[in-house]
Amino acid sequence: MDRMSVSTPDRPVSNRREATRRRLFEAAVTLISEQGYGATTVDEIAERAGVAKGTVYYNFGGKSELYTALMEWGITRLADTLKEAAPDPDADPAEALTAVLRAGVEFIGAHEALARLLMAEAWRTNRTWYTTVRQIRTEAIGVVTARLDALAAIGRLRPDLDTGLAGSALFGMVVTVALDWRTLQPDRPAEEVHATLTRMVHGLLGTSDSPADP
Amino acid sequence: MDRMSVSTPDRPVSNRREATRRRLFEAAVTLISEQGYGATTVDEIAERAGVAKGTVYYNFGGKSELYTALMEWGITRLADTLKEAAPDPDADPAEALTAVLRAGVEFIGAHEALARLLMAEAWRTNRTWYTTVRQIRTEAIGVVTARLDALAAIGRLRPDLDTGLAGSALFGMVVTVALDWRTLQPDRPAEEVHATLTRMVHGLLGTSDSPADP
Amino acid sequence: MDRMSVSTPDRPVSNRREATRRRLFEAAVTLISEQGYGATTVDEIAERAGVAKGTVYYNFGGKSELYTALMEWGITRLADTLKEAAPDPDADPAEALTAVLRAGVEFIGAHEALARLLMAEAWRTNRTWYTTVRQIRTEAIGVVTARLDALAAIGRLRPDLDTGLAGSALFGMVVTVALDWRTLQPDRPAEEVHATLTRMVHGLLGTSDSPADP
Amino acid sequence: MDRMSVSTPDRPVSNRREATRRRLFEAAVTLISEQGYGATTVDEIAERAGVAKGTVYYNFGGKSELYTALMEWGITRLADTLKEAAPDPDADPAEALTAVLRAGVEFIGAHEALARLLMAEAWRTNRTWYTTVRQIRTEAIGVVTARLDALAAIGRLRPDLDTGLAGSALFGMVVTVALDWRTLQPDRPAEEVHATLTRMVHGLLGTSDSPADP
DNA sequence: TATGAATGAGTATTCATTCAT
DNA sequence: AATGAATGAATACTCATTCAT
Repeated sequence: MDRMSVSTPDRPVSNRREATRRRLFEAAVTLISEQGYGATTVDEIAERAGVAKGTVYYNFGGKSELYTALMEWGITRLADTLKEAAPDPDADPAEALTAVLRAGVEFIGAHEALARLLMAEAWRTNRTWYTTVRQIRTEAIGVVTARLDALAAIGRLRPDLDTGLAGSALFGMVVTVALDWRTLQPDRPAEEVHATLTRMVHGLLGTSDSPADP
Repeated sequence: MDRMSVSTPDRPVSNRREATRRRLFEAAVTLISEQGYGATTVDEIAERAGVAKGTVYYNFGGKSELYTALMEWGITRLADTLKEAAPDPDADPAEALTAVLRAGVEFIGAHEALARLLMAEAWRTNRTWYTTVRQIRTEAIGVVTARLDALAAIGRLRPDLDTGLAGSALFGMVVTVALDWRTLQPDRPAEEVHATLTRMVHGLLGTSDSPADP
Repeated sequence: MDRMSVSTPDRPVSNRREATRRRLFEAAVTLISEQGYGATTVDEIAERAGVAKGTVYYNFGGKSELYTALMEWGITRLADTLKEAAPDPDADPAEALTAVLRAGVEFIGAHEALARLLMAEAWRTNRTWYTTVRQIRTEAIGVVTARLDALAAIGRLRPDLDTGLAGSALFGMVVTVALDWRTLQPDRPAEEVHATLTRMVHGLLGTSDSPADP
Repeated sequence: MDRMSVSTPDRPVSNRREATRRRLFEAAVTLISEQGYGATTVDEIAERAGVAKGTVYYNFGGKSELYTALMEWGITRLADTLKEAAPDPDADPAEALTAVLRAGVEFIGAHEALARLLMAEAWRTNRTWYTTVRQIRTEAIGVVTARLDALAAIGRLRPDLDTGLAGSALFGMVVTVALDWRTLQPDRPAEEVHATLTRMVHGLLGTSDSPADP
């Protein structure tokens, strides 16, 4: 009769709730990345999470709130990953840029569904959460652009390059290659993907000595 | 059984019908690229096309078939554009690559809605029309990869570069930069966008003499 | 250019029209008997008849008018069949009854689809053409009842039998057995079906010596 | 995976749900028997049952599934009624047959709408639920045929009678007479209807002295 | 905390009918 | 006499949301 007896009795209640929320996040991110937001129903999410439909509303208030919370949860992870990528401000800017790209590839490998979902939203302009998505993109591209500016400052970049556009270009390059990798050749090691990107980027650097990586 | 023998033989799909289909394509591509497939109603599409709702069903059979047909119609345009970009097989491969990238940028400028729509679909794996989208990407990336292979054949490319991944990277670069341009700085001339891309690409080419474009 | 050249040139036009109408009847009776009126579309009927949809409207004015015309066409055939069954008023009434039953079985064998269609309509009370169907039933049952009355008049029928109800009973018996025959054992000869009915009916005759219920 | 273990185990379909389903059955059987399946809308059914339209879909999945479930629900009632009609295997077979016919007449009197609906479906061969209908008929006719076989076994039936066809004939006789009674003379007592059927059937019994066809 | 039966506004779809050719 | 593209009212169906338990 007492359904509590099913969960561990001495854990505080909030942990149970937190676990439910996490299961819903995981169910939602997978389904939405595959099918899209509109084509994914609350029923499906609840079923995949192993809870009743009402639980979604009890925990998040609604489908779109769940989605927003999901993306904010994703931002946090992405931001953490990128910050860890180049923690040392005194490091060589070229290596810092390489490290950021590596972090991007690894993030997509680890959070593939989240990445697909964000990319699918990235090109629509009329959606409720457009602002949120734009913000994520801007932050991510900003990290790349900052590295390019640092390189430009020390003359290691072609002076005629628009670092804003170039940052956007590198971002698109990383995301596209990484997701194609996950889709078409998921067994290939991440290192090969990262190496290709590094080689392409090094072509951009201070051309004289550039064919860098040994 | 064959009542064709009674009507005018071999009559192609009527002009009226073809015109109706085109109007529906044009209405659908704009609405769906802005709002997404799920958030766009058949009523909206029909109204924008200036036809009755039933006409969508008469001509395509359903919403999803309309969408599939729309994307196939889009392929034709994109493929034609890219193929026309470098028709001369004897041209300098570096210039041919540049021309393809320019064509890509210009296509996205001219068919922005179609491009957004294709990119939004590009990352989902579970949709009915996934195969169609994949096919488009493969064809488009194939044109780029072919140019890279031509460059590699004459030693104008880093020999350690995986041209498959690199083609995917260039594709993502072009699309991302071009759509960011349309979204954030639509008044900027296409030429500046294209110049940035060219500079980045030239970094990749035969490193010794590369800082090419004057 | 002149589509007339397809039909026989020296036949009057009305023959062509008559042929079209007959083809539509045949298409409609088959489809509706299998699927029902509501589940059969004008498109299906036209396609099966090998004409364009507009032709149905040109010839009949609408779906329900086609159906009404179809049933009237059916009545004519049924009435003709039953009238021919016992043309001689001086014949033995028992043989006359047997002949009517045989005619019923043979009619259903020859116009199976029409019979199914009429039976399916027979039990609904709220339909547009209920009156028409009722009229057919009444006429058919009337023929049977008349034979029973003739038998009663010469003392060949149990005097306590309500010939109205008994006519209805024989009608239902013939139709049910005949349609089950067509559905389940279509290769069985009509004669066996008719023999069974005759045997059952003969049990009813010759009142004096039959073991009546107390 | 198994979230049943969380809720009360083995809980049968909730009473509320069961009540809702029954109300929908009762609403549907009346409307469809009068108007036909195609002419009856889900809106009408829901309104008459006093529930929202969505409830039909929540409980049955669709209009046609509701209809199939309705007919299966009907089978149970008819089969139960006929089986209860002659429960004593030692009873006189003639009386057992009479009892079955009486039960049939009474069933139709009590569940007139259901009977009309089943008869209207009985002759179509192409419908989704054709199998279901066929099964009902087979079961019902089987009860009658079993009684005829019992009579044949003790020599109380004409030996030249095909009991399969005869069972079908009796079934059609009962249904036709009973529905004509409800349609045309609903105030007449059921007993008169039953008496007529009994008289007709008794004509079939006691082979020795009945005037067989030459 | 969680559930799942019920809801109803919103949408996709069907199809008899019209009409210009 | 016939055609078939187009129509739009009618209808089946979906699914986010509510709420009593």
